[in-house]
Amino acid sequence: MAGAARNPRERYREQVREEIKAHAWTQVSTTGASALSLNAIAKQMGISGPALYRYFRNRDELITELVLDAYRDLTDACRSAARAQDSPAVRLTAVATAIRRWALAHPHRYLLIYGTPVPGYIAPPAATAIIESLMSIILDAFTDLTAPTNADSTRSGATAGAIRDAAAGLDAHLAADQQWAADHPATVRRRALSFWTRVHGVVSLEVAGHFTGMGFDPGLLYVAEVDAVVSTPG
Amino acid sequence: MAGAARNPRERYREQVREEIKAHAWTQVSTTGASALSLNAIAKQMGISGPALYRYFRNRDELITELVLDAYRDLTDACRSAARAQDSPAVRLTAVATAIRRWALAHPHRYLLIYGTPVPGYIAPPAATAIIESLMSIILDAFTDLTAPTNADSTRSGATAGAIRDAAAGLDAHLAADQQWAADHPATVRRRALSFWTRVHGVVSLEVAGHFTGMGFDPGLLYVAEVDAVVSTPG
DNA sequence: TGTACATCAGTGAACGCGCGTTCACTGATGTAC
DNA sequence: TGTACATCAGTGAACGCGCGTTCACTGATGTAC
Repeated sequence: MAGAARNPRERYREQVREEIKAHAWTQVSTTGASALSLNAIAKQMGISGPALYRYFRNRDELITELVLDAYRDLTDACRSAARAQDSPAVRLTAVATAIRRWALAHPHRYLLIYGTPVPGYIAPPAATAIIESLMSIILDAFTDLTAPTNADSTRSGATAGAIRDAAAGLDAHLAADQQWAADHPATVRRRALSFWTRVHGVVSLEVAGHFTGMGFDPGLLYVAEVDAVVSTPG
Repeated sequence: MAGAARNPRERYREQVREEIKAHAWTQVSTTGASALSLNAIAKQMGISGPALYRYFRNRDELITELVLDAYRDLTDACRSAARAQDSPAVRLTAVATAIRRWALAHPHRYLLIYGTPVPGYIAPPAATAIIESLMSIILDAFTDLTAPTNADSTRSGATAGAIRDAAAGLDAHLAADQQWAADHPATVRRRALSFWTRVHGVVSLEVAGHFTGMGFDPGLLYVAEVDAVVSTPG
C-alpha cells in the first residue's frame, strides 16, 4: 500500500522485507517475541547476519513492523466481516467471530498485540491509529443498534437493580469524559467497552491455554458473552 | 508451609531461596519473564553464578517456583476477601475487587500467570490444583447466590431473546459436559465462567496498558462488568 | 548499441557481551563420640 | 568439653554458544551519455 514498488530494485527490496518478516513470524511463534533473533532469521534464509541491516535499521524496527502488520491484519479481518452484514446486531456478532477466528488462527500475532508487552519496547503511534479505526467499527455498530429502538430504552425496570446502578454509574462517568470517542454517546461507548473486554476476556484465556482440560467448548461461552452485551437493551 | 525449617542450615537455605526469588521478581518486572537470567540474579546478590545451583536445580525450576508463588498469592488474596463477606453477591464483588487490586499491585505476577505463556515452559500440575481451589470459591458463591431464589429463576421472559438463547445453549452444553466442576449445576458453572472471563477481560487489557490515554476509569467499567454477571438472574 | 559510472545487496571478520551449566576445589558450619 | 569427621555453601575457571551491531570490502545491477 505504501507505494507500489516502482523500479525492479524497490520491488526486490519489498520482496525480501516480506520474506524476512515471514521468517520472523515463524520464529515468534516458536520462541516468543522477546527472543526474536536477527542472526537466527538470517541463518534460516541462508544469508549472513549483517545483510538484514539493509532492510531493517535494527531489531526494534523489525518488531514494530510485525506489530503494525498484526494490527492491520486484525483490523482488515474485522472490516470485511462487518461489511457483509446490514443488521447492527448481526454485524457485531460477525466482528466478534472474526476476532476470535483470527486470534485462534494466529495465536502469536494475537499475543504480540494483546499479550505481555515486550519489555523495553514501546508500541508505535501508528498502531493506535489502526486500533482506533477498529474501535470505530464497533462504536458505529452500537450506534446503529441504539438509534431505532431509542424509544423503548427505558432505564427503570424492577429486575436487577444492581447491574443498572453500576452501568448507570459508568454511563455518567463516560458522559463527563470527553477524551475517548467523544463523538459517540456515553451509552454507546459503555457498550463498546463492554463488548471489547468480553471479547478479550474469553479469547485471551483461550489462546493462552487456560481452558484446556476443562472439556467445554469456548466457542459457546464466547457467543453467550458477546450476545449478552449485543442483545441487552440500554 | 512445606515444613518449617528445622535446623539452622535448613532455615538459612529457605532464607536464601526467598532472597533469590525476590531478586528474580524484580528482574521479571523489568526484563520480562522469558529474559530471566540466573547470572544477573547472582550478580545482584553479590554471589557467583554457580552458587544459585545449590538452591535451584536450573532456570526452569526457579520459574516454576515463581509461578506457583504467584498462584498461591492470588488465591490467598481471593480467599481472605471472600472470608469477610456473608452475602454471596457481595462476596463475589469482593473477590473481583481483590483480583483487580492484586493484578494492579503486581502486574508482573499477573502477567506471568495470565500473559503470554513463556515459550517452552510448561506450567506445573501443582498450579492447576491451586487455581481449582480459587475457582471453587467462585463456584460456591454462585451456588449460594442461586440457591435461595431457585423458585423465580424462570427461563422464559420476553425481553432479550437472543441472550437467553445463547446462555441456554451454553447451559445445555455444560449440563452434558461432566469434566469440569461436575459437582456444580450447569447454570452455576456458566455464571462462574462468565465471571472469570469478564474479570480477565478488563484486567488483562488494563494491566497491558491498552486503556492508557483513553481517559476513563477502568475501575467503573470493571464494577459494571462484574455486577452484570453477579446481579443478572439465571 | 556500447561504455563509464553510481548505486546498492550481500560478505566476512571483528567488537564486547551475556547466557546456562559443569567441574574440581576451599573453607566454614554443624554433628557424633 | 574437646576433638575428628561429615556435610554443604560458595568459588573460579572453563565449556560452547548466541546475541546485536559496526566496518571495510566485493561484485552485481541499473543508469546516463
